[in-house]
Amino acid sequence: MLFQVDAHAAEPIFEQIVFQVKGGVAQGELAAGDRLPSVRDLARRLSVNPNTVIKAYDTLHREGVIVRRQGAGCFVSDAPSGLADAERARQLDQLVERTVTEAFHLGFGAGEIREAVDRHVKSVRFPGKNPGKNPHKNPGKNKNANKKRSSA
Amino acid sequence: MLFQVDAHAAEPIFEQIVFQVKGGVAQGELAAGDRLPSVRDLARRLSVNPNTVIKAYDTLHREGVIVRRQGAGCFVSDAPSGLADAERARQLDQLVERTVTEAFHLGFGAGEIREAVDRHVKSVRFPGKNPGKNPHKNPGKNKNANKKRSSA
DNA sequence: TCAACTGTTCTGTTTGATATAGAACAGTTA
DNA sequence: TAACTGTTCTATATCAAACAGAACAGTTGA
Repeated sequence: MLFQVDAHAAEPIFEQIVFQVKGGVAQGELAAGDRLPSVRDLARRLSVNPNTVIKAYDTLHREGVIVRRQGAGCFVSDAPSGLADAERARQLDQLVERTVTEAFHLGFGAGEIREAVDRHVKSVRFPGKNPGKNPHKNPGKNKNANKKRSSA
Repeated sequence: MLFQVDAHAAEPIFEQIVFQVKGGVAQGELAAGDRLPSVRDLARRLSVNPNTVIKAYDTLHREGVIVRRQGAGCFVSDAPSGLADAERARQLDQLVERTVTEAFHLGFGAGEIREAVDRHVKSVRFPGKNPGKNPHKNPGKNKNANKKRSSA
């Protein structure tokens, strides 16, 4: 998986990393058990301080997206959210309210908003759905994802 | 309209104000031409520095949500976004990608995401749609919104 | 006209988050 | 055991957010 960050963007670097990992998992580019680049490796590749990568991985770990094994590396988790249902519902509501409100002020109508959501929902690899029809993840490409030290 | 902010929230105070105004407009609680509270009044009510309110109003003005008339006040604008179509599309895409990805990691499926979007889309007062069926905005409540100095 | 409101624009200061640099310690793997 | 992993410190620089206070300028209505 290819990482890239923009040091001049409004979004903090560590959050850019967090979202790229989340996006990779959602798109099926990263699967449960896959190993992330090591802290030092990713920091070198992005020309960024290792502490910044650590902060990103901390966030991903806190949200249950990855698990960390000292000495071994960080791996994509397969466990679900872990939050209480009420909290999950609250967060979804807040996310969607935000997006719909902003879309409204961008001048989009109900139909256009629903279309955009549909488009993105279809690109996501939900668990137990559409096995093997995702454009990413060349079959066999990840055969040694847990063996080698690092991958793209 | 009722404003409230949380000084301890992760979101900056000025952004909370911005979103509440945007939400008010989207929900039909604020209509084009309505006057916002004055900078000093809102600052006093929220126990917040006037400069913070100014920053919020600056943002709303920059995004075309309000217009400002020195000595008179700030008013809800009726002009559309003003951004180029390509930029509007780009921003919508980014918003929706973000929300769908986060919803995925919260453990929600395609159906639940679409439902949440539907629910919020229906609560929004799109221009030229559903005249007068919105639960907010008691008819006649705003009869002097442009005459009095300040309102809730 | 004038008082009382409005927005606008300064100059500061404090605080916290972001990101950097560098070092050291601890577990894993081949 | 060597070379990698994650982990945990300290310290520093920079910037955004929010605060405090003052002053200037336009609008409104009595």
